[in-house]
Amino acid sequence: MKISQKMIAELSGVSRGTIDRVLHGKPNVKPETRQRVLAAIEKLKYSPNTAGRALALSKREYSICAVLPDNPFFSDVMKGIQAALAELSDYNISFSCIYTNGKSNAEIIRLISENESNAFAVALGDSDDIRECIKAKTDRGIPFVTFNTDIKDCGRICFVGQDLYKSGRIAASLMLKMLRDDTGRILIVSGNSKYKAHRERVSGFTDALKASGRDITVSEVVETDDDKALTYSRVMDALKKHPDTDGIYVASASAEAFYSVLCELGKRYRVVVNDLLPSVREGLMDGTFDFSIFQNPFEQGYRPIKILFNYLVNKRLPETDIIYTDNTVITGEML
Amino acid sequence: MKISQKMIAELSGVSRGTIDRVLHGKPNVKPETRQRVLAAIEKLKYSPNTAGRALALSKREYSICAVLPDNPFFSDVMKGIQAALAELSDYNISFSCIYTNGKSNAEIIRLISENESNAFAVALGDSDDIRECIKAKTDRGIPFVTFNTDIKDCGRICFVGQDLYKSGRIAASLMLKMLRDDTGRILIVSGNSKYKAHRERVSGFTDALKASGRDITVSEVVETDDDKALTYSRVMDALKKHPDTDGIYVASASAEAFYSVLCELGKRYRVVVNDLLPSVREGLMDGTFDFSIFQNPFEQGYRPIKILFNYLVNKRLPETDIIYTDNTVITGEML
DNA sequence: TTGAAAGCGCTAACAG
DNA sequence: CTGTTAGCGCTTTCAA
Repeated sequence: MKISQKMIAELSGVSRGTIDRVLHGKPNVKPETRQRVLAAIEKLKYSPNTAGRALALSKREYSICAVLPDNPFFSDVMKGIQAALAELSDYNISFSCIYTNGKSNAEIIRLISENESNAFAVALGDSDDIRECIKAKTDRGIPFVTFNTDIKDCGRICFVGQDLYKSGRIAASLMLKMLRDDTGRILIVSGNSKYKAHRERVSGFTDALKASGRDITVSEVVETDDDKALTYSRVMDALKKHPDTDGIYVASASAEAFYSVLCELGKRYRVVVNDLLPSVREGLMDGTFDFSIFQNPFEQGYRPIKILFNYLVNKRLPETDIIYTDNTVITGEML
Repeated sequence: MKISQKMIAELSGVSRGTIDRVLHGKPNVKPETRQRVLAAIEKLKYSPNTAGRALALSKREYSICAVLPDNPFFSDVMKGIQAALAELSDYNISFSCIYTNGKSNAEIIRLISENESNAFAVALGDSDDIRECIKAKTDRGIPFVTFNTDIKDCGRICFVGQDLYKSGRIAASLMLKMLRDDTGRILIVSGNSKYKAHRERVSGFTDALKASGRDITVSEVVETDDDKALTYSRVMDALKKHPDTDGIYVASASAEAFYSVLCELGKRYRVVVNDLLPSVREGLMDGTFDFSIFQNPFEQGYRPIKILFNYLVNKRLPETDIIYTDNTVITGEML
């Protein structure tokens, strides 16, 4: 038999109103009766009925705002957000969204500042003006969750995203398994080393290569600025300059442009890329790419909403302030 | 504003009782009013409030029974079952469990037959006596979900488990990526080819090898009966008989015993195994094993409970009658 | 064939 | 400081 508040009320000889006060740490209850109630809760192993609670709270109004780019990767993130909101449909939550594409930081900051939402989930670069903007809100008790990219010292309750260094290490381990000989030359294609994200992947990768103790070295780190034309020209050049290249690690999200380069060249390399955008999928299936490391964009949307909800409604913080999403390995056979 | 039954009642000019009758296809409602109500539902885009429903149904009693072995793999499955039950804690569901270890089919059949539960999730071998036992219940409208291993023609509402053939293909693709030369000799370690599960993995593997068009062949399929001593002796023999072995695919769950063989030999092979039991974890981390293909036991427990619940409470069948759990690739770097 | 009303567990507003 | 009560959306029983 499930234990209800009514039962603890009876056992401890008080009314259900008082039980509620004790359960939620509300004021106006004599320490002595509080103890008595807590004892009863303990004894009967009470746990709340979420349906009853949801129903009673269904007239409260909450609002959550998500700040993120609008692109194919984040559209999967958005699916996670929508799924979380759908699960919470019994609650009166209004959702708004700020798309950052083509907006200056100043503009984004204005939009966030003006937005009156009770909670925010944001995927933004870590810069001082953004940090200040967020701090202004978190200082007033408005919860923020950063996702995909973390922002330091802004008062966020947690970060949800990929362990980038680890994803680089995994990429290296895959490469090492594919290079059977004890030697090998590798090209790394990165976005831009001024982004911490790309640097972390690259250093995870190179660290793991070194740790293997084998004669497998990186001949060059090509930076593409995640731009199609630049990817094309610079990768072409690098492959000509290093005809002994065995494997290529694409640490950035620019696998799209990279795919067409490899198709054109026709030559086969051992290739590890990231994510699962359409051309990556294609490349995995036709064998141009060997592995992709998937960072689960769905979870990156789903979790922050659930965390913010729990904070708003149950005043509960997540267990850790950094939540890493799975690094999954994808091969063509899996698609 | 969320739409409630009260609102459709007002719009269509009937009472909320009638709305409920229409929503659940209950009898005793004039076709004409039914139409009117349906129109209102459509127009206002009503969707039910699950909390309200859960509360109203919380006095109903349901019972679910799980039939499965008690071993390390299935203890992860059990975690999924418990997680699903925890999510449904607002409902009055009692759960019972039949462990199959060391029980004869006859005994298992007796226990299932005697069990009065409203719904069953079962992981059992596909045999005629079991099939008949299940049919006797499904014929009376009691829902069954098979998980991990399917049972044909027993009237189950669906199966939740791994796509074994696909897992074999994935294993082959990993092996092919590791064997850089165009040639290679492979040993397959299977449990017992009389089990469809093992056969399917092996044929997925060999089919994918052949499809590659490369000179990579299987020198022998060793059967271990998933027995420690047999695994040891037969694998040892096979490796001596085929000193040119490059890679080993362990299609069965007997990676535990297999691990100690490889440790003792000291020689390194390219190795693909299954699941993530303790010694597999160890083997992946120390480099004895390259990849493991993980079949997500948690989901294999979680999903069946959710499906049975949905059937019992919402009369809803799953979208498909076969639900494959993820085939995930694990490397040592990921642990 | 339909309406009215009670009650599921919980919260919140009000009364004492 | 504590008790009482209404009401959240839904199902179900009883009445009409």
